Amino acid sequence: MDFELTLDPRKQQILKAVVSDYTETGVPVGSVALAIKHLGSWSSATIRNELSTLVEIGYLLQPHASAGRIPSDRGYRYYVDFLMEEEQVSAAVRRQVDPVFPTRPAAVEELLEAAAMVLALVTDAVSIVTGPRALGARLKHLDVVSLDSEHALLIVLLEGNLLQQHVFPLSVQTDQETLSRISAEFNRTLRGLDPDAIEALPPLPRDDAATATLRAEIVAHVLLVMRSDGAGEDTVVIHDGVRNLLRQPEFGDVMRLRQVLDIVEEERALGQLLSSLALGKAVQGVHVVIGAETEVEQLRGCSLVLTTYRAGDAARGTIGVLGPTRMRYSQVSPRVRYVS
Amino acid sequence: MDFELTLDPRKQQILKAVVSDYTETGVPVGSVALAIKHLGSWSSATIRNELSTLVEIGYLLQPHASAGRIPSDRGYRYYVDFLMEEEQVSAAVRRQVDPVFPTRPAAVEELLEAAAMVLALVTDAVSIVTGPRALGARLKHLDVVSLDSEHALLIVLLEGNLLQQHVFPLSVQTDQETLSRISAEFNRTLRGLDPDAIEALPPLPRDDAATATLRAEIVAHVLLVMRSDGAGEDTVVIHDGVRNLLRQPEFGDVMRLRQVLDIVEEERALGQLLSSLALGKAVQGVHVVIGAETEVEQLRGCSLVLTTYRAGDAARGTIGVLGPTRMRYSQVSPRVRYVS
DNA sequence: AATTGGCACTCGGTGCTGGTGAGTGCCAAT
DNA sequence: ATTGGCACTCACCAGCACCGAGTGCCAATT
Repeated sequence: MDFELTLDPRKQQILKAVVSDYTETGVPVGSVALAIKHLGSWSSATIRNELSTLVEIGYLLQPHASAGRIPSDRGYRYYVDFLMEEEQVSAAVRRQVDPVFPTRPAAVEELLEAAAMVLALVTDAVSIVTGPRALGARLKHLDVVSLDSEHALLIVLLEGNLLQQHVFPLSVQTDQETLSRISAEFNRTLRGLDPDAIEALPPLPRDDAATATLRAEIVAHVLLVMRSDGAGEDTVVIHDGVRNLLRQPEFGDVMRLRQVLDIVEEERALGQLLSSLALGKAVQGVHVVIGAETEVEQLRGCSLVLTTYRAGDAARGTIGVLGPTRMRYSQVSPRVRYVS
Repeated sequence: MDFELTLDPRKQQILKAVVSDYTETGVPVGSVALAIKHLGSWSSATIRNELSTLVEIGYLLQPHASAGRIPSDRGYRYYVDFLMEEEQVSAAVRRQVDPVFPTRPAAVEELLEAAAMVLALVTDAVSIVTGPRALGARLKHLDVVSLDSEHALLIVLLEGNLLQQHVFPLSVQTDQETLSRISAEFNRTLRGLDPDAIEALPPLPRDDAATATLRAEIVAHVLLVMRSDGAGEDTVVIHDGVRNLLRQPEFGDVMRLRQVLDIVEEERALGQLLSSLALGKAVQGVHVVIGAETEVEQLRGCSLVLTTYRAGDAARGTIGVLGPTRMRYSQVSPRVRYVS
């Protein structure tokens, strides 16, 4: 295990060839195949020598003593960092993706669902989309509807057309008239403010006691909605395309698949995992997490290709795919970026 | 193939024993096992005779010439219709289910998601929940928010706290003030009306032309929202618990699983399937659809246990589970009912 | 006439064996 | 430093015998 970070050009070429061959076929790749298909300029014996040093320094693995080589996590890492050439997103793919997103966005929820669907379609992996976290987003509109004498429904529309609903108890009996009046007023005074600004506003002095309480309660819940959204707890996590995994031979074994599904369907864990991975890194660009780098035991052998998307000014969420480590990174990455 | 509908008591008892043994073990059940475990009063030879007549008349199947018997679709049908004794929902299960549903319902969406989650948990199968179809539900509240000079967001709250959002184009330039005024007015005049009643209302005469157009457009979209919801097209379909299927030996073969997942993840098809199945039958009660009865080729070997739930007065949706035909119907049915 | 014990037969599952071929490691020649 | 050659390794596969659970049938019993 030698930790030199730079490989000589021939090793690079060989590594690249191994990765691309293996991702295509899923079968450990041998020296002769390499010599014929990719690297005519050297003989299989030369390549064999290089391969064995690549194994020694940890970029390749040998499933068993007399088999071909497959890339190790480190090999993949080197590949995506230095060797990969991203493919163009083909016109055919664009034609699949574009019509899903109408020019005028409708409900954010549906949009995310559609995004998950189409992303799964074009990447042949499991797509994962987390709801936008509207940390510090500004208020666009609010509305309070009386449900019964003790509860009301608070409807909050944030920047980026993020619609939130929240049922809360009223300590003061009141009627719809009053609630409508108050919310109309709030709509005038609070529009375009972010939570901090709302909190900083001085209370209006001229109210009677009951109305003042109401106001305070409503504002409190507005703030709650605007902020809790970013807490990561109840962020929506949508996934789609599990069936795609079934096409991959590495999930021919049902146990492997179960481990992965346990993660994917455990929304809470998944959400936390994603945010920790996505936020830990640079904000911009597509981010590839390979195999054990997820630090989740069950995801060994899987990789994530993630990026963030923006909805409006402050709202952003994570979108990406989960697939076998043997993934067409050169194709998946740009497609993820395109959809986002 | 003899179509007598009534079996003599001993055949009933044997069929019942076969079903319950097979659902437990997943292995074709043989005459000796039956004699020992369930039916001490007859010898294995007697049971063998009965078994072979049960095969003849189509209630049982024999995977191969010298194997045990498994129930056929017809056998399962007879079992759930006449033989099954539903088990009590155990206290342990209640303790899992109850806390998921707060006494005061919050957002319907979240509620459904929670229901799907817990149903998958307690039935060990894939749960499927379709959004409520609020056909003819009454209007509770509406709100129109200006997005830009040409589009507005319509927020509609229906009976049962069903919140709908809908972006639509405005043909007349206007401002938030006007929209708010109009929606406030609509809230007074339209509250509690169902779509037919709204349509029947005479237009208010005293408007200027621009406002009249606005009003008409808004009402049109309100009606659209209130009705499109029932169209079945874009009904939400939530599913959870795919991983449960992986525990079942019948899905050890990945191909089988793929066929099923193709159905489950194809939300549109699934929604239509469910509604056609659920609505075709009596409105009340739990409804079991066995194997080929679904008339969907890919679902051979699977069964559905479905029922409808109510949210508010007019809104109802479908909730149920999809599992292998070899399912614990006696346990699943009451649990589905309980959750609903 | 229904039930039962006995017995030969069937057939999927398991484990062993030997053959095959892709692929390696190493060495001597270039 | 590269290459051709060659012996060796090892997963994969087909063939085979064996085992045992389970059946079908028949003759004996109730």
